[in-house]
Amino acid sequence: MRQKKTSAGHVTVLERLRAAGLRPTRQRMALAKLLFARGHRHVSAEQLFNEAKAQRVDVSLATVYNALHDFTAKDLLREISIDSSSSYFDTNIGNHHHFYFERSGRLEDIADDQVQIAALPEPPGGAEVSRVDVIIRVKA
Amino acid sequence: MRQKKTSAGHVTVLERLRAAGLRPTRQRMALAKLLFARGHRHVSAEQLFNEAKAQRVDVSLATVYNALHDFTAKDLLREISIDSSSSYFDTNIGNHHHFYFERSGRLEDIADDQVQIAALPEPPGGAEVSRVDVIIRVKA
DNA sequence: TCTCAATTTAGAATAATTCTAGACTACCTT
DNA sequence: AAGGTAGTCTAGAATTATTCTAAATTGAGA
Ligand SMILES: [Mn+2]
Ligand SMILES: [Mn+2]
Ligand SMILES: [Zn+2]
Ligand SMILES: [Zn+2]
Repeated sequence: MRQKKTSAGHVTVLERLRAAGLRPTRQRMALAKLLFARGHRHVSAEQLFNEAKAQRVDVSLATVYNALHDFTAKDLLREISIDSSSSYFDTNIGNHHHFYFERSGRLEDIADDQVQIAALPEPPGGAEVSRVDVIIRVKA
Repeated sequence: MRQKKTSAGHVTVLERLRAAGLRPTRQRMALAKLLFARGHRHVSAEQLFNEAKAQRVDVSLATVYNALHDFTAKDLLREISIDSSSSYFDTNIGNHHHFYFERSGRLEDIADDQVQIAALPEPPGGAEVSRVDVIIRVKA
C-alpha cells in the first residue's frame, strides 16, 4: 500500500498534497476538497473561486490560480485549453478524451477504450509524444 | 467549373472573397494574399498584423481581427485554440489533424489519412458532431 | 454620380491571467 | 516550546489578447 486510505477507501486530501510535496495549507486543503470531493470535473479558475466563496472559504483569486497551477505541475490536475476564452482544469489525469459541447462550452470525458486509434504518424525528428488528445466537437 | 482559375491554376483572392460574399476591400485583399499566397499556414492575429506592417500594408489590428473572424465565418479559415495564450487561424480547412510542439507553440498538419480511427463513441443525446480534432502534443 | 450599408479604425474597454512585494504561516531545528 | 526561514498568501497593479464604440471612409448598385 503506497498511500493511506480512509475507511471509505479514498486517499485523503491531506495525503494527496503531502505525497505531491505541496504544503497542506488551509487554502490548498479547501480547494483540493472542492476539486476532488467526488467524481471527475472540468473546472475554470473563476468557477472554483466562486465555489469557494459560496462555501465561505476565504481565498483570493490569485491563490486559486496558484493552487491550480501547482496542482497541475504536480500532476494532480491537467490543464485543457479548447476555448480561447479561458482554460479548464481536469481532475481526471488518466488517459482519456473529450466531447466538447460548443454551445455551452462544457467538456465531458470519453473513456480511453471508447476511442480506438488504428494508425498515428510518428512526430518528425523522432521527438517524444507527451499526449494525444481527441476532441469530438459537438453542435450542442 | 465553379470558379475561375488563373493560368497557374489557382483561384484568385478576388474570386475567393466574392465567392464567400465578402466585399473585396483593399484590406481584405491584402490580408487574404498574405494568408493564401502559398501553402497552408497556422497564424495568429498578431503575426498576420506584423506581416502586413512589414510589407507596408496599412491595416489596423482591429481589421485583422475582423478579417480573420469574417474569413472563419465564411469557411475560408478555421480557428484553433490549443494554447490559451492566443488562437491560431488555419488556412487548411479540409479534414486534417495536428502536431503541437509544446516548446515553440508551433502547429504542423497531419493529413487526414495518416490518422485512422477505428472506434469513436456517439455523442450523448444523438447530437451532431461538427468535427473531430486529433492533437499529438510533442515535447519539442 | 448619388446613396447607403458594409467596412475600417483609433482608442477605449474588457476579461483572463500574471506579477509584485509585503504579510503570514507551516514546519524544521534547537 | 520558541525561533528561524522558506514557502505561501494576498490586495491590488499590471499585462495581454481580444472586443467594442462610434465616427469616418468606401465599395457597389441605382
Ligand atoms: Mn496557465
Ligand atoms: Mn475568436
Ligand atoms: Zn476530462
Ligand atoms: Zn492545420
